[in-house]
Amino acid sequence: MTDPDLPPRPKAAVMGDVADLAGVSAMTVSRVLNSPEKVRPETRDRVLQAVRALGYRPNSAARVLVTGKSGVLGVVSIDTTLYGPASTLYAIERAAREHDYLVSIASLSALNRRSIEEGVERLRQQSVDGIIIIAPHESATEGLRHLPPDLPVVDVGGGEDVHVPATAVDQRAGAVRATRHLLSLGHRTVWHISGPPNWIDASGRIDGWRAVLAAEGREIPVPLVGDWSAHSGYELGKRLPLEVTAIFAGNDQMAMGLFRALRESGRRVPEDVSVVGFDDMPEAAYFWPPLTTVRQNFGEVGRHAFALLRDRISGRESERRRLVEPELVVRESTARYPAE
Amino acid sequence: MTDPDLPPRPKAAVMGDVADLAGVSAMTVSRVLNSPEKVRPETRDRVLQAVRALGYRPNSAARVLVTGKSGVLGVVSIDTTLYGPASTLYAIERAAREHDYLVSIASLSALNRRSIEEGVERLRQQSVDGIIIIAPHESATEGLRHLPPDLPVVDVGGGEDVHVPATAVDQRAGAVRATRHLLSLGHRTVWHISGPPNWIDASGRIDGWRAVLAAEGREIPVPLVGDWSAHSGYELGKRLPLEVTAIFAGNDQMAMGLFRALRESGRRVPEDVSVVGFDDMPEAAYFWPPLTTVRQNFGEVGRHAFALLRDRISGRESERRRLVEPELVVRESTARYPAE
DNA sequence: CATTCGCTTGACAGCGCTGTGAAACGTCTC
DNA sequence: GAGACGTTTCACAGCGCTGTCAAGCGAATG
Repeated sequence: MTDPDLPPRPKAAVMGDVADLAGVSAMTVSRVLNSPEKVRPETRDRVLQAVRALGYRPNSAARVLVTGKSGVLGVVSIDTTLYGPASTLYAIERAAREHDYLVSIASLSALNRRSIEEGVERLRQQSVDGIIIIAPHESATEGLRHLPPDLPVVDVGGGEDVHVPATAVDQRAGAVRATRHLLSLGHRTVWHISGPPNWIDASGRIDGWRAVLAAEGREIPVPLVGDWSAHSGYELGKRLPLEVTAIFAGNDQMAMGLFRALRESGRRVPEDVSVVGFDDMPEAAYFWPPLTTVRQNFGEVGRHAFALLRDRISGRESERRRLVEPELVVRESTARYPAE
Repeated sequence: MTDPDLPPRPKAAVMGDVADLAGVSAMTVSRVLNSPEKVRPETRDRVLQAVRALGYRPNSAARVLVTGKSGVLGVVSIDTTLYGPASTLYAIERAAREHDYLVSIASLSALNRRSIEEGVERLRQQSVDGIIIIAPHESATEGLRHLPPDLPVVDVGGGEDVHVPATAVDQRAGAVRATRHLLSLGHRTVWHISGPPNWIDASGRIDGWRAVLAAEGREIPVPLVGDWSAHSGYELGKRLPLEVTAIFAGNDQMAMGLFRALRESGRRVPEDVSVVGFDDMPEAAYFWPPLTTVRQNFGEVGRHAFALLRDRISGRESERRRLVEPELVVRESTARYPAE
C-alpha cells in the first residue's frame, strides 16, 4: 500500500514517469510488465525498482482500451442469497481469482427474458470478457437465444436445448436416486414436493422421480408445487394425505418445513414417513432427524463454468455441456416401511 | 440486442461512425449521451437515431480513461456463502443497480490483513470508484488501517475504531435483548454459545450478553466457543452442563445444532431449556421448535453501505458510523422457567 | 576490417472517448 | 443595418497504454 503520510501527493505516477526515472522509454516499461523475458535483466531490474519507488499502478482502463481485454468476467444470476447460486458464484469467483480474473455481478430484478438481457447488457457495457449465467429458469433459456453472437457466454443449470456451452448438476439422476432409495426401503410409492413451475431443476427432479415410479409401475401422485421456501414446505405438508409414507422434497428447505408439518400432525419421521431432500446444505445433517438428501456439488459446477468460459474466451473448443453427478447422502430421515 | 443474422459484421461502431451517420461531430454525440439537454432536440433525435441504427455501444474503457470514473464499485467480502454476507452483498448490488453502478467482488482467501489488502488491490487495479468491505473480523480492522488514503472505502460490520465510514447491525443491542428476554422468563442465568474468536459480531454479542448478566448480578458462565456452524453448535451442546436452562446461541445455525444435541440428551426445548438464536435466517421459523431469535436487517445494512460509499465518492460529508437496530423475534424456543 | 545477424530498445501512432476554447449561427437591440 | 449576445456546434488535444516497425548495439562471420 502507498505510504499514508506522504505530502499532498502530486498525482498517481503513470508509465512515462516510471520510464523517466528508470531512464528508458515507456514501451520498455510496458514490456517489463507484460513480457519480462523480452527485456534484458539489468534493464528489467531498473524498471522494477522505479515501479516500486513511485508506487506505480498500471491504469487498467488504458490497457483495456488498446487491448480490448478487460480481465473481468460477468455473472448474471438470480437471487444470490439462495444456497445454490451463492455457492456457485463463490466457486466461480475463486476459480476466477486463481486465473487473475475479476468477477462482476448483475443480479436479476425479475425472472423473465428482458431481465436477463438487461443484466447481460449492463455487464457488456463495462466490457467484460465473457459472461456466466446462473438462472435455472425457462425464461433464461428464452433470453439466451437472443444474445449477441460475439460474446462468450456460459450457462449454468439451464435447460438442455441451450445453444451455448453449459454445465449443471444432473437433476434427473439425483431425483432418480432419491426415489429409488425410497422405493428400495419398501415404500409403495413416493410423493413429491416440487420447486416452482418453470424452474429447470424443478422439472428435472419431477422427471426423474416420475420416471422411476413409472418404470416400477407405481402409482404416480400429483406433485405438490412449492416455491423452494421452508414456508411452502410447511404449508404443503399440512395438506398431505394420511396414507403418504415417503416424500421426496424438491430441496432441503422445503423438507424442513415439511418436517414441522408432519410433526404437528403427529407423524414421526422416519418411523411413519420417510423424507428425502435435495441440495445437502450444510445444515441438513443437523435437521431433526438428520436429513437424507441429494448432494449437489456446486463448487464443481462453478469451476466447470469458469473453465468453459475461459475456453470460449480464448477461442478453444470445449464440451458443449458438462453434467455433474449428484450424490445421495443417506442419513436418518428415511427408514424401511413398514418398520421391521 | 444486436441483430443475430447480420453479415460477418465489420466491427463494432464507434462514436465517430455515429457522428458521421448523423452528420455531426463526435463531440455532439458524446453530449447527446451525457448531457442531452445541451443539444438541440432535432440534432439529438438525429444522433439517437444513428445510435440505434448502428447498434452503437459506448466503450466504457475509453470513457473511464478520460473521466477517471468507472461506475464500478468493489466489494471485498469473506465467504459470500454465509447468510449475512450474502444478504448484505445482495442488497448492495440492488442499491448499486438502481444508481447505475456495477459491483465487482473479491472474496477473501484467508482471514488476515494481507488478504484484505490483496482484495482491495485487485479491485483497485480495475479502477473501481470505491470499495465496501464486508469482513467482520479483527484482521480486517488491521487491514483497514493501511488503506490508500485516496480511495473511498466503507466498512460493514467492523469494529468501532475503524476510521472509515461504517455501518453495522448493533450486535450488542441484539445480545442485550436476547439475554433480557431469557431472564425475564425466569431463568437464573443464560449460557452463551459464541462465534469464533476475533469476529467482531461474536465479541459484540458476548459483550451484550455479559453486560446484562453483570447488571442483573447473575452468574456469568464461560462462553462456549463455536465456529458459526450447526456442527459446532451440536458438539458444544453435547457438553452443556445439566443445570443449564437458557442458552443464547451466537447464530441460528449453531442453535440448530444445539437443538439436536439437547434432543439427543433427552432435554426438551423449550420446556427444559430455552434457546435464542441470532440472524433470523428464513428457515428459523421452521426449526423445531420455531426459533426465537434476533433479526438482523441485512438489507438495510447493504443499502446504508452503498449510500455511505456514494457520499464518499461524491465528496459529500456523511455520518461516520451508522448502526442498524436488531429486533427480537419471539417464537417457540423460549418459555417461562420454571414452567407455570 | 567491413558486413551481417540477433537481440534489445525506442519513436510514433492510435485505441475511443471527453474537455476546452473558439467558431458559427441565429436573435435581439439600438 | 451594425453590433452585442446567447446558444449550439465543432476541431483539437490528450487521457495512459500497447503494437509496429525501425534503429542501435555488440558479437559473430567472411
